[in-house]
Amino acid sequence: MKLTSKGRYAVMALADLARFDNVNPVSLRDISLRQGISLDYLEQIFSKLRKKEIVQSVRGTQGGYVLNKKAKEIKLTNIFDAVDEKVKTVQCKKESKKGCHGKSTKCLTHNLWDELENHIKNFFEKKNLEDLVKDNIERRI
Amino acid sequence: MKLTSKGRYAVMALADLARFDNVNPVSLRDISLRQGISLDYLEQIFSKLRKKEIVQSVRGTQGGYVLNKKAKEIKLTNIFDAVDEKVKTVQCKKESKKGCHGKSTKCLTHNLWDELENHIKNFFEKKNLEDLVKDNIERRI
DNA sequence: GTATACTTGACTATTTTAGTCAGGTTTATA
DNA sequence: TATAAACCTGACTAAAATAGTCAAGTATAC
Ligand code: FES
Ligand code: FES
Repeated sequence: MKLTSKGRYAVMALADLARFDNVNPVSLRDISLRQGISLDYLEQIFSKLRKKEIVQSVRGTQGGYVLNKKAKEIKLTNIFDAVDEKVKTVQCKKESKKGCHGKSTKCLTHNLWDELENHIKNFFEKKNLEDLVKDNIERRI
Repeated sequence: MKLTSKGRYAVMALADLARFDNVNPVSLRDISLRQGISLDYLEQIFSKLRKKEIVQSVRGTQGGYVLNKKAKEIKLTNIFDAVDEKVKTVQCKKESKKGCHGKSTKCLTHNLWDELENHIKNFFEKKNLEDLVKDNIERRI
């Protein structure tokens, strides 16, 4: 089980944005340089973040992106949802009554994976962007 | 972030083994049929489980596998370790002082991912095979 | 001696990931 | 108004990981 770059970069970029967000928008170019993430890839990611109203864009020279909500109101859950970073532990469709390989009952481990999924999602639900910025200020990174 | 089949099947197969484990060894063929997992794939998995002394093999006719410890003593952590199902959230090498892309400091999100990793590993550390069997007996699956 | 079942290693199709690339459009500012 | 900075979009692709398959054994109960 591992975190993909898409989710990791989305959070990393937003952490950067939240830190430098004051009056002026932050350009993807700056984020790209500071965080070492490909500009083209960032554009894909921010396109999704904008569609889900996590950031706002400002076009033209001196343009860039601004947070659309307060950092405290942006949970990791929201970020991951926006970029389609899924947490998938069960193999079956959860809503369906069928089990793993189309079997008629849920498999021996179904409940276990479901618990695991909740456990992980719980973490994402509790953390928000502000936590992240604070943590970095405290440690002076 | 998702669980791979290797880890999922390993736990599934061991749950099956733990349930039917009494005096006689359980053959992979039986597990394969009951759980709908390819026999060849199970063999790969059990080879690793055996090397890590989670199961014991009995060769020949009426052979199969037996748990090498009590179900209660087999934690999910042990199972995942055995089959190399890794939990990888950070991108950098944790021990190294370098950050994500070989940078000299850890990135803005490093601590966050590290917390997440601990959160997940904590779950695996708390669950053992006996929990799983009990859960299934209670629900009569 | 033969069928059952473990043992091992190599091989491969498919899918996912992590981007790149090309071609736009918008707008501040000189 | 020209120009460059920066957003915007969709298509494409190399590389890696995954989820197996396949082949050729060896051991042992009966
Ligand atoms: S994971 Fe849901 S039935 Fe197996
Ligand atoms: S995840 Fe460790 S430095 Fe970025």
